[in-house]
Amino acid sequence: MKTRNKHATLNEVARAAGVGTTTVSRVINGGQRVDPETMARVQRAIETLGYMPSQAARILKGDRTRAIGLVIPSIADPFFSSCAEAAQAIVRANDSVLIVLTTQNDPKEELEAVNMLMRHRVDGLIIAPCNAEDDVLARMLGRISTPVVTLDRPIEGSKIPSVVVDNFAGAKLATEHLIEHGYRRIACLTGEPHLYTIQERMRGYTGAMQSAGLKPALSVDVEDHVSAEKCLLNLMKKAGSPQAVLTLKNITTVAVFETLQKHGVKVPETVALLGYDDFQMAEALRPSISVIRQPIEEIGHAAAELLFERLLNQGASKGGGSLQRRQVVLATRLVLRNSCGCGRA
Amino acid sequence: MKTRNKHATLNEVARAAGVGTTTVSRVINGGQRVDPETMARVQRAIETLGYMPSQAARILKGDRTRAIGLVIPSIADPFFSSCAEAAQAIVRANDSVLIVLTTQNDPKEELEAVNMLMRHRVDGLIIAPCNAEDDVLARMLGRISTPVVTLDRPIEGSKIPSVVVDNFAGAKLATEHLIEHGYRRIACLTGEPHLYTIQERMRGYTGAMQSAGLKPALSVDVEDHVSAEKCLLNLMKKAGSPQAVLTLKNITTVAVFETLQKHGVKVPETVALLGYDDFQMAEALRPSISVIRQPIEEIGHAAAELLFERLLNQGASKGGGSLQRRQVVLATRLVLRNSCGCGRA
DNA sequence: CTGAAAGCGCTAACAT
DNA sequence: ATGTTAGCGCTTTCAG
Repeated sequence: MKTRNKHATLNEVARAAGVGTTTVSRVINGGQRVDPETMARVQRAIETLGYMPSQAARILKGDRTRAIGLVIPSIADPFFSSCAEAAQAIVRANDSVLIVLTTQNDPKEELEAVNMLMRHRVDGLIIAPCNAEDDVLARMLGRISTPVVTLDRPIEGSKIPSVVVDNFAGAKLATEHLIEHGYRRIACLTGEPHLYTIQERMRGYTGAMQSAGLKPALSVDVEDHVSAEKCLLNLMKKAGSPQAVLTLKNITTVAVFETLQKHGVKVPETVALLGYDDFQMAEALRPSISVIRQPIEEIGHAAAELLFERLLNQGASKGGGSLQRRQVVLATRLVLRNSCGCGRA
Repeated sequence: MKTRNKHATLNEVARAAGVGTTTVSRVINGGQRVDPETMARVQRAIETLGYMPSQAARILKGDRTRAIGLVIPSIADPFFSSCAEAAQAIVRANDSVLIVLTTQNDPKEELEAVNMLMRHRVDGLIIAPCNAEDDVLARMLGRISTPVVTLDRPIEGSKIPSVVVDNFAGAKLATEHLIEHGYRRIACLTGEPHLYTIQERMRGYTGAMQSAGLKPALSVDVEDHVSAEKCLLNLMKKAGSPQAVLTLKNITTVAVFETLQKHGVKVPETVALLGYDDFQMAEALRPSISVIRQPIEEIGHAAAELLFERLLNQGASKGGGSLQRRQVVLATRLVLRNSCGCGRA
């Protein structure tokens, strides 16, 4: 048996090297004030025993956990996985690890996730709340001393710093662009209307329509191919069938596009299409799909940066407690391709 | 100041409830052998103080970490993010958390990631090794007592259990299908030829070609639009320009398809296309892209299950030590759409 | 049913 | 330059 069943301890290393524990501790923490020779001996012992300091013991001693919690609806979702990737990079750069927990947009899971993370005493928390009005969550986050930053969605009525995208402006911009194309009957399709981001986008759409004296036409349950087909068929049947469709989330965009294709509806000639959120193939499709693009990586990046900023400041301005309620709002960009009617010059 | 700066401790709860620490410990661990009344009092104290047991202290006492490490090249990659999602579900079901570390396929980062996770004393490790022949990693993993399972890629010459896909068979199947279509000049394009999975696929392609008496034509540096364009232009210029292209990874597939479209090459009439690995838009593109589909979720799922199986068995068959060198190989599926020439009946 | 006390691995005074 | 020692918060015998 070569592999030890139990981990080697600092104490064992000390004995093996014939020194005291302090010396070993010094060595593994940079080796200040240690005789080079002693240091070498200790390092040999460490090597031999395969010693690795126990994070748990350090934590218990009051050190930071060097772990950051990330709570998101799903890792498989490209939006959140990109956020996670960006956040992870920052976390690693700060010599910490990322613990990722997913909620499937279930507030209960979310609460549990936060709980679990608190038990692990993560140094900080990045969370994309399921529900902007979740009082239970807000109260729980208010109680803890761990720095928290929300991602993509704020928690209303709380002073928790957040990094969000200007969903309202994005959808407004999209709608206005469609209007400029001359379309009058512009339908808006989406799913998950209970989400904060979607609501903001719906407001943006509705606002832009009303400002232009047009009548909004919103369908909020288009979540897949089946519902897209049903909704579209329904829409096209009527007299005032839409000249353009604005979709507020990725899956909806794709579902609508595929349905349109399947039924031989010409895009953008018969019906123009503009989607919220860019996706990998938007460029490759024929016609290519015009979209509102969010600065996804930047969201994760900014959230993590903001968190560490707070982590460090917290240590510094101990007494001050100047609640720096930062609210980062990132802008979206209209990416014009063909599906909206552009580029047919 | 309402929020405590320091976390409440079990001791504080005990004092607040007027009981001993043992009793509090019993309460938070299920409350066996505790007077209901005492229990209620303790719980009230816990509530009031917002007490949460410190995982670190528990670990130090010898408990499991309830953390599993996942080391993958990237979270943003749809393949790995789906694996991660599936793994996460299993991990959560086992009352643990997932710590995700990414390597960007850099062996150095990888080593560091494993190191970090060991310091955190994760109960188990799931890793998609950058390099199948990395001796340093193999040795390091051999040294530690923590159960490890590899994902998508094995570590050669080690007895570490792994969950992989039958890449060879998949690529072989794909090539054979193309051959059945009657294509004789079939080119194979890919990137990252140093990766185990890609190598297996290349073997599958080459094998199938040779078995059919055809001459393999492999390009191993097609990684983006630029390289795809260059490669394709080069290929088409020649006399024996390919009738079909097999792409061995997602990005290559997309790049090749877009390039083909851009240059007005008819797919599949002029050049047929078959890709390894399915992707969201493959169905929606015109023509829709035929692909080899991997059971992605299952990989993550199986890896996590395998890991916990070992974790539990390890506890049980302490003395036995029957090294159950399990090697799970998952099958791929050929998804026929239009780009290969199918469906034009 | 309950409490006192030991000790998990480590760091940080405080000696020497 | 190096060793001694007291805990960090928790679980767990072992006695009541």
